[in-house]
Amino acid sequence: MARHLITSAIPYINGIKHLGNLVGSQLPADLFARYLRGRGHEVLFLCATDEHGTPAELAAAKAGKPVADYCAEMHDVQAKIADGFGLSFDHFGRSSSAQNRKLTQAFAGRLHDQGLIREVTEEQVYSVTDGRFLPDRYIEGTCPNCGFEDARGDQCDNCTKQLDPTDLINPRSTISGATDLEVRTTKHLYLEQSKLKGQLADWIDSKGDWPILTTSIAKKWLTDGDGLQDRGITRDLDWGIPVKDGDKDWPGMEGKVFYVWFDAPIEYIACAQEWVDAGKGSDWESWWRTDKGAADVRYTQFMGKDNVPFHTLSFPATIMGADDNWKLVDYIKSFNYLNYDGGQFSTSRGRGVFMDQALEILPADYWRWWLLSHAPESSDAEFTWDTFTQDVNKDLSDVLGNFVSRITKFCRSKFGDAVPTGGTEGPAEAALIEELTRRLKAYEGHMDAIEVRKAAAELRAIWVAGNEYLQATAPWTTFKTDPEQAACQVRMGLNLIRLYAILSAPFIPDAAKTMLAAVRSDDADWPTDIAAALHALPAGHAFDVPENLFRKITEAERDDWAERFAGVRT
RNA sequence: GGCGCGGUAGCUCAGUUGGUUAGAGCGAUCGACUCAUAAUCGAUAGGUCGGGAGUUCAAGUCUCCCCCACGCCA
Repeated sequence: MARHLITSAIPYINGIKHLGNLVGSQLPADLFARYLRGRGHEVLFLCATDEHGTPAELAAAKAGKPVADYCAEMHDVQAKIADGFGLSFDHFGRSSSAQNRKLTQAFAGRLHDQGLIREVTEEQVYSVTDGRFLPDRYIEGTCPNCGFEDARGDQCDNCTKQLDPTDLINPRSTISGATDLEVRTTKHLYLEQSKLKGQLADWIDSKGDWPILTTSIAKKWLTDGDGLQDRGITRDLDWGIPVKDGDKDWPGMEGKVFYVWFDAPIEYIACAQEWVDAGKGSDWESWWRTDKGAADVRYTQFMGKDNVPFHTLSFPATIMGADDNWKLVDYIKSFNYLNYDGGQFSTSRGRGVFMDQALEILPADYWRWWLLSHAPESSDAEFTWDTFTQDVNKDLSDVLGNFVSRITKFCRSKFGDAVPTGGTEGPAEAALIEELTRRLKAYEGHMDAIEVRKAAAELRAIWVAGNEYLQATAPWTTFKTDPEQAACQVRMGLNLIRLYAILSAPFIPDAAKTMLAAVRSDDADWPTDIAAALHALPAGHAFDVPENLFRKITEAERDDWAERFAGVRT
């Protein structure tokens, strides 16, 4: 038994995520966690909401609520939806937790002690009306380059020229529209990542088994331009973790908070503390401190490609810089984007399917199966209603669901609601066992390597093998001349249901539960021997004929949904 | 403009360190079966492996140039 720490990139608090976000981190992380638990390993699977920063403040203001209340509410909303998708977090924490506040401040203090923090005085745009400094993207004005009137402070959307907020003509605040902007001097802390560049580069170079997407992005940031840049880790905001030097005040930093990207990854650690404080566990340090038991933990992170730089460089720089026995990540699984019907999912324009909507129209397993079997691993992938409907109907309803249906119903009609007795196994059964043994090994190999699509394809082939067996042995024909032999074939088929329940659980946990319940089994141990697993249900063991596992999606539904999710969200 | 990931059968994708007739699933066509959610199983599918040049006895698989899509950065 090994110990596995798994984290999914933590979703930002303002709003409900779409399916592209889901398949890029939380869902494959859950797949991996469920698989490892199924195989008997010790797993700590953590996720949280990322709650600090300007967007949360603005979203709260828009909702007319104090930001802390807004975050608390949205955390519950996201937790409920995550639960709806069967995301099996051991704890779903909050980056605004007391644990994270203390830990983030402690990290800053430690990094300061290690000589990796410097103070930088810089000029930023301040909005008198809003009473706050404005991040670049919250300033708009006329582009000095092309005359476009709604150019943002960081870039002109019309001519794509990169801008500095002070370049804009007639700048205004996008928060209030205020034009009484002025440039003020402010002081911030910078994490001197550049000092760790060599150490980070050596570390990345040692990870030859990481996805090329992960390492290529990391190396690019390490070497691009002047190389890895020092990074500001504080902001002039109200909503965030107050800047402190450990538990001491930080002179000159009064009223400032840590930048959200500094405290968010630290929440991975703090979340383990929250897990303990919530009474779910007893020793978070054995997962995170290499001097306290975490040396033998394998830590795997899941994230979309946009998060890779922070997880390959920024957060490791924090860990390495602290030089205090914190656990570094062992494997980073990153994903490309899932596109929606020829374009991108768009949160702002409500284009595509969002997590809450998805659960409103279909059970979680449908989404889990399709998204995972089409995970954007090697390149961007595409969601279309046509392929979604086709694939789900074929794989889940026809291949798996119908298999369960045909064998249980046939057995009931000929033998009754219990596993039948009699008959002897022959070449067909031996061939089935040989094939499943081979495929199980391949399935495990792909799951161990977190090759999500390949694992899904192998699982599907395992389902197909059951239909092939039934087709080849044809118990409905055998029954006419040799009922005993037909009983043996049916017995095999019923045992396959239990096997499929166990192997499929990481992908489609709800259906797996239904299948296991149908054969009235509570033995969900991962099979080590297929032959033995196919004899787990003895003759005489009662079972139930379940409702159809997966109803089919109709063409009318497909067309209706395609139209409903094409445009502006209501 | 620089960089990154891709561009393989109608669709979605596999293709180890270059080496026999380039693979799978879906769709399509034909056939088998009738237990089952008009489900299943089998067979067939002849794609200049984005384009061009090169290295090699041999390239989808290496080198160079170009084109296209997406993304990151300037």
